[in-house]
Amino acid sequence: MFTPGHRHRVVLLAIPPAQAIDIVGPLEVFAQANAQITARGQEPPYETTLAALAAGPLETSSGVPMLASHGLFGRMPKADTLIVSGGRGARLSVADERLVARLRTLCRQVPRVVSICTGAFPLAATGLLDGRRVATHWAHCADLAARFPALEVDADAIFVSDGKFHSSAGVTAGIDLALALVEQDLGRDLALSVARHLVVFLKRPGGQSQFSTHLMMGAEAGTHDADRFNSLTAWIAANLAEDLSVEALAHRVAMSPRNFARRFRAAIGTGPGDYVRRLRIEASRRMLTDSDLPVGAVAARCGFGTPETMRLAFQRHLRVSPQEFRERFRLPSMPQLAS
DNA sequence: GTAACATCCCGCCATA
DNA sequence: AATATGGCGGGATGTT
Repeated sequence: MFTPGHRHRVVLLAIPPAQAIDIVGPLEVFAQANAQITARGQEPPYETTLAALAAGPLETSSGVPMLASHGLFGRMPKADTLIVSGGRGARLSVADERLVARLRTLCRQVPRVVSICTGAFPLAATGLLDGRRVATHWAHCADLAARFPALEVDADAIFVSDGKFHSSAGVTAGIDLALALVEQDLGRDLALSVARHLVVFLKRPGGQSQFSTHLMMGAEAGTHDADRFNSLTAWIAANLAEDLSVEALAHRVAMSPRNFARRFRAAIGTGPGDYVRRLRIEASRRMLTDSDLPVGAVAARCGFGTPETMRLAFQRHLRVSPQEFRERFRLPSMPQLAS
């Protein structure tokens, strides 16, 4: 349990090969929370450690290896909260007896255990989740339920708490989850403040941000327009195949196109056209790796007029073709789910 | 790769 | 007087 005044030790547990973004995101959230508290003249509440449970690469979303981990089979730092991140490594690790046993021991020692996305897989393998409600990435819900029938997999939930175990669907990286924890520990105001600062951080790297476009929007909650745009951006994300031109969107929220574009940029941080494009790329990226739909179908579903348009968008923003992207990120030796 | 075409989006200014 | 809105022009960017 989080107790004010005491340093709360958070251990972020990666299982390579893992996406570095799932790790950097949460780390930055806790760091920001510390910074905010420190600015008030108090002691920083979190002490964050990154640990890897196995040897292997941590890579960026675009597949570029960032750093190799040597693994931590030996001593593990004491933790108050253990976060198990998801990714390919997490899904593949269920077959690794030694790793699972190690994780089981760790979980028994830690009062709060959290899984991000497919981090639920190795946790489930420990058997500690038997009989508990669990959430995971939507594309892997059925797989999780099939592999571990003793679990009660909640396919709709974004965040599920059962006892000391918490799991998140984590469609958008671990940042959301880290923010949720900070909110739990330190209150909504601080979490929002962290989120707002994070937006600044997220924008700084420039270029194609790998972070959830959705989150950038959510982080702005609290400003006037955010309320107005909240439902709109949610609708956009759910209806990518619709007409999402500035004109159409402006009409939806009963504004003139000019004013809509201006207010949108002020509230969200990027223009509506750019926002929609990013969301489409993000959605198709996920669909390419998580489904078997032909490229043309993915393009159509994500709102690209033609497959060629999607190809160009990928080339411009990700430097690879959709085909290439799929081939590189398709999960090896994991059964694909029919969808 | 190029060309024609469409859309976006920002500065500027009148208007409310 | 100060601020928010809406229309217009056109260069930049994206689409076909």
